[in-house]
Amino acid sequence: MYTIGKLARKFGLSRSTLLYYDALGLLKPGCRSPKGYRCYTGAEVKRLQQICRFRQAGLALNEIARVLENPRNRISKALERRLDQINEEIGRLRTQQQFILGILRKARYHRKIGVMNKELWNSLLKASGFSEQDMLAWHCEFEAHDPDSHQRFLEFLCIPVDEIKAIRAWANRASRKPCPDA
Amino acid sequence: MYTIGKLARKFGLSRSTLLYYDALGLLKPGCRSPKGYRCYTGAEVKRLQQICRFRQAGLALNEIARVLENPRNRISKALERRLDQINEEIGRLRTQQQFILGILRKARYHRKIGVMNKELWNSLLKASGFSEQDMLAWHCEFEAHDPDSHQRFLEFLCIPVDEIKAIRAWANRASRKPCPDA
DNA sequence: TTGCTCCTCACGTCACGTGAGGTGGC
DNA sequence: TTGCTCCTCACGTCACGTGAGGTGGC
Repeated sequence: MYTIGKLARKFGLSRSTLLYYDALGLLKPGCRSPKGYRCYTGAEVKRLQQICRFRQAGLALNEIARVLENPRNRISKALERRLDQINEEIGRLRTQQQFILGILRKARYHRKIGVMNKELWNSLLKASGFSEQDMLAWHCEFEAHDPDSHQRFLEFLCIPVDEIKAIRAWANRASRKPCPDA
Repeated sequence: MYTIGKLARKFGLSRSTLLYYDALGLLKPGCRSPKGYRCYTGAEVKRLQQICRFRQAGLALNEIARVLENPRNRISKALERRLDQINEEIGRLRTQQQFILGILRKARYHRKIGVMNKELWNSLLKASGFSEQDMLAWHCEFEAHDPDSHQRFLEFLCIPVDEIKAIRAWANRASRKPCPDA
C-alpha cells in the first residue's frame, strides 16, 4: 500500500507525473482513502514497473497504454517501431550535426595528418558525431563478438600492447554476459 | 514585397509558422497594407533566410532571436552549444536503443562469428546503433583526412581491391571539397 | 457569385512542472 | 502550533496545426 508521494519516491518519479498518469487513465490507484487520498497496491506497483521500463525505451504513453492492454506480441512490434523511430531521430540529428560542422568548418578548421593513430581515430569518430559513450559500447560489442579481430584492430591503431590489454580487459568486464557462442 | 502566403510558399513553410514568428516578434512584417495584410520586404526575406538556416541546425527560436540580435561571435558559440546538445540527445537515444536491443536480444538473437569482414563490421556497427548514413558520412571523413589509413583499414576488413577502389572513389566524390592539406 | 487569400481569436499537441488555495494527520 | 502530505483546479512549456467566423480582391 503506497500513498502517491511514497510511490513516486520509490520509483524516482515526481508526484505530478503520477497525477498525470492517473488523469490519463494509464495508472489509476487501486482505491481511495475515505478522505480521497490515492492508494496504490501491489498490482499498481507492478504496472508502474512495466510503465517505467517502456518509458526507458522511449515509448510514448499512449503506446504504453496500448501495449499493456494487449501484450501478446505487441511488445516486440512496439519496440521495433521504436527502434526505427530512434534511428530516424538520430538521422535527423546527424544531418543537423553535419550542417553545423559545415558552417563551422568554413570559418576555421584545418588539420595536418600523418599516420593513423588512436587520437586521429577518436577525432574522426567525434567529427562524425560519435560520443565517448558510443565508442565504449562499441568496444564491448567488438570484444564480445570477435576478440581476435578486436586485438588486430587495436594494433592497427598503433596502440601500445599494455593499453590494448587494458582496453580489452575493460571491455570484458563491462559486457557482463559472455558471448553465447555455440 | 511578399504577402504572408507567398513568403511561406517561397520558403516551404506554412502560413501559421509565419504567424507564429510574428507573434513571437522573431519576424515582423515590414509593414501592413491598409486592410491589415502583412507585407514582407527584402529585409525580412533575408532575415527569414537566416532563421531557416539556424532552424536547420536545430537552434530553438529564442536562441535564434538572440543570435540575430547580436551576431558577433554568438553564432559559433550557439552552434557549438547546439553540437553539445545534439550529442547529448544522441547519447540518450543510444541508451534507449541499447536498452531495447537488450530486451529483444533476450527473446531471440544469437549469431556465430568467425573472422572479421565487412558484413561483421557492418553488423557490429548496426548493433551499436549506427545507421547506413552514419557509415557513409564516416567513410567520407576518413577518406578526406587520411586516405592511406582508409585504404589500410579497408584492407583490414578483407574487402576485395576493386571494391575498395569503388568505396574510396565514392567517398572522394561525395565530400565535394578536397582536403585542405597545407 | 465563386474561389482564393487574408485577418484574428482560441484551443489542441506531449509529458509533465508549478503555483494557488485549501485540508488532514502526527 | 508546526511541518509535512494530500487534494483539485488551472495555467505554462515549445513550435506550431487546425478550425471558427469573418472580410477583401479578382
